[in-house]
Amino acid sequence: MSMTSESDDRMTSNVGVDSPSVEEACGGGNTGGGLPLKKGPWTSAEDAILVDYVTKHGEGNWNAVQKHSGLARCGKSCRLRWANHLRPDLKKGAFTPEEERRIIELHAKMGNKWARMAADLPGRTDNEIKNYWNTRIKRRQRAGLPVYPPDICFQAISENKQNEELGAFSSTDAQYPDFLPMNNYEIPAVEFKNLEFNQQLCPPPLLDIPSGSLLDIPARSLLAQGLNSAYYSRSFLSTVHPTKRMRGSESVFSGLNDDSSPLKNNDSFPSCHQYQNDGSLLAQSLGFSSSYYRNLTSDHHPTSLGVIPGSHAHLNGNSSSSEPSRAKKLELPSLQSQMASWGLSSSPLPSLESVDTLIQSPPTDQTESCNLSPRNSGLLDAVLYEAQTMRASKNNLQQESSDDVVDNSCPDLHETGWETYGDPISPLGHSAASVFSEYTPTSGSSSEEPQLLTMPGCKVKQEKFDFGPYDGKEDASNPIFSRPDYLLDSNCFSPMQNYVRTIWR
DNA sequence: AATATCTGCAACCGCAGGTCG
DNA sequence: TCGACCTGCGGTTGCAGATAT
Repeated sequence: MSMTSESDDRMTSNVGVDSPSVEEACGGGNTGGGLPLKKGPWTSAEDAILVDYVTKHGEGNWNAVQKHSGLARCGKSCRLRWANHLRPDLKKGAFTPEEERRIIELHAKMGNKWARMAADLPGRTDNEIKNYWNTRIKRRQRAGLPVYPPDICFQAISENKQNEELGAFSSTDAQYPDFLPMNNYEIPAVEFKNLEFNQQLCPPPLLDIPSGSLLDIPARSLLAQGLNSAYYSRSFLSTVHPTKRMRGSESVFSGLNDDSSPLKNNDSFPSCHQYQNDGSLLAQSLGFSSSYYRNLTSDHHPTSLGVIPGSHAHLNGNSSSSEPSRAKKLELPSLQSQMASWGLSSSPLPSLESVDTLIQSPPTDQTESCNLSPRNSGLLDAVLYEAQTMRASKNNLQQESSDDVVDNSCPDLHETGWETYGDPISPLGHSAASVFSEYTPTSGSSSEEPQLLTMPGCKVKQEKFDFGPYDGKEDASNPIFSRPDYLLDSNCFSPMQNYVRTIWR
């Protein structure tokens, strides 16, 4: 859409003149000496004036532009117009595939730092990138697709693995040192700025959250958190009773776990703990979503379609995504406050599990008796935990931790895991079956058509995993990514990554 | 063909941080 | 130190074109 090519007359007639609010928005009441400031689309004549002025005087001092050139535009508007449309070094046209991929990579690392991303994409503006991303997010959310391609998740994992091994910041950190102070315990505020749980990461039946989402959290930050062995050895590999660790959160999530908290109402969330056992949710933690998963859970738990009391929607107390940004910033979501409070305190960093547990599952008898392992969180931390466990599998650590955990060293995870966790009644069980069976190379899921999988006690509709980046053309039906051991085990990482790259492209 | 809905983009808005007097 | 001003950033909105009904 090129406004400048439109009729100037029409534009002029359509565009309202400035108002006091505009003056305020445009930098402190700069009215241009009484000249009413214009709003709305720019005309080609205005563009010409602006280009001419900037050519002669250079960029900057934008209010002077309005003063000296006679443009009835506030300096802010001039700057925006110049930066986004008139700059000679701007690259026009659609993003190239390379640029698109770069954007995704950058977003995985930075989050919504559009200006930073623009600096890394010559000729592109932050606005352009932002629009692109938002459009892409919407599109993929509608399609129930993950936002981050798996290989980018792997990339982030890989970088953090390197961090872990080298004990130093990755090159990425060096590249963006100011906003990636990612050490073992420090969580950049930006990472959780928009920490809202989204259907991509949490089962929609459990959480009804407005847009703006965990998707905005850079994948890298999620991943980075969990990849520190020291952290895991301290807080995950320990067999702290979940309820005890829960209490650690209670102090912060005050009111959430008190006796009146609906979170304790187990009846509201049947089999919730099983979500945490479910590989599909693990996959979702990495953005590997399954629309089938959602459908299933929706079908099976119609009563939980609303907002969970105590879920982030409530924690936040800021359910409207259109709330003024200031309110968002001043009134941190509880989770964010939690994150901030963790900081470098001497206490072990509460895991995402805590968050997840709070949101997804009330402490139940079953969870108390069985879920001694963070794997049960079902979120990224669980993936990472399992990876750590895999590394330590030679020592059989995981078996010591709990009788209820999946033996990840078992090469037949899709069977063992299924039998162990696949509650034939639980939608999670179904989901897990779907995931694991799809993983099975011999599952015969090559067909484009959804398949019915007969599992012990249940019938599972097999749905294709679509990791297609933008057009959904790729055949990425193999949910191998959901396997934490494959995600993180260094022995299989590279071929896995190659595989993912292959199917993603 | 008319209307409704969706989509993408340009521009606006409010805020924060920096600079300067 | 304080306030005014400037600049930049990220979120949001409004509109025109595209697509669906």
